[in-house]
Amino acid sequence: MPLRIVVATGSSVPIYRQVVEQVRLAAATGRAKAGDALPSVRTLAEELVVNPNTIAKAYGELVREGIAEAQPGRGVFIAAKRSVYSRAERARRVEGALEEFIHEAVCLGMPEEEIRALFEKRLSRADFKQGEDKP
Amino acid sequence: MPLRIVVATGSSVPIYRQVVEQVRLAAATGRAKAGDALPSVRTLAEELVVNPNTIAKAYGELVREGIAEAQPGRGVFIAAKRSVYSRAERARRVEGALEEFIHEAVCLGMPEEEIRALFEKRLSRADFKQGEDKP
DNA sequence: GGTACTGTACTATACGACCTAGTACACATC
DNA sequence: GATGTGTACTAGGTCGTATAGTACAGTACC
Repeated sequence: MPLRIVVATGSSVPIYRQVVEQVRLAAATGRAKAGDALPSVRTLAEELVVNPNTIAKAYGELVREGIAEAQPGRGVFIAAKRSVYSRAERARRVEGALEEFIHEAVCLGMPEEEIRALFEKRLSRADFKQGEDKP
Repeated sequence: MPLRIVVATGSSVPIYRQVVEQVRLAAATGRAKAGDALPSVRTLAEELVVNPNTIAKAYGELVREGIAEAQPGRGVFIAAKRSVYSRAERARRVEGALEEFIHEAVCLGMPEEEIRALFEKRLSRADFKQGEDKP
């Protein structure tokens, strides 16, 4: 099974972005291992009832980010050396989302302890290692 | 001084959204108190060198969210009874941003302890009560 | 070589969100 | 009445997203 990808066409987030995020998550959690092949541009496009260009755009972004590697004529594969961001680089990329979260919570008048509780609750549900198909 | 609002025209986030966020934050931190008048649509538009419709859209959203109240012919004012969301309602609105943050962190392979450290560090910098003009 | 697949590049078109421009109306204040 | 207020409407521009179609180079297999 070459990695199941699904998208919500009605969502406000672009289709190509959804594809990028899913592959990124699969690669990060280990559900997709280095060397695994992604569905071909045309195959996935047909499966999702979406234009091949949209998938090509998503794959292009994955290659640009270092998550995947394209081998022209063969296909696109999960990159070998898992984009090793430094601690600082990783923190920099995550900080935007963190800022957004804290800002939203503070704006709504959520007390500090409640923010912490919500955070801890969600963190305990996160899977950091191997991903399973049926959570 | 009727609440200073600034926007970055070059930003990717829409102008009207920036206005909404700034008023929302000012109201939440107490920098703008209940009954305080917002700049008039035309005044703020001229000040920011922006179309009045853009400001009207932002104010409309603030009224819809309950942060402000419009008095036709008089102006727009910070709402009296600070949109008192229930705990559940508040949590529901914040969860999206939290989800995004955790997802981003996990995707980049950030270990649990580092996520927690980053979160605690940022939380300690958040001001939950009175806001000052020069932080 | 021939066929079938792969990724990639390009143009053209359509749609929606955002923003601008201009006008108009109802209301409040003086 | 004059002025300032919020609101509503139409029209147009820009930009990102997605579609449609075509074309080309590389790889794999018979």
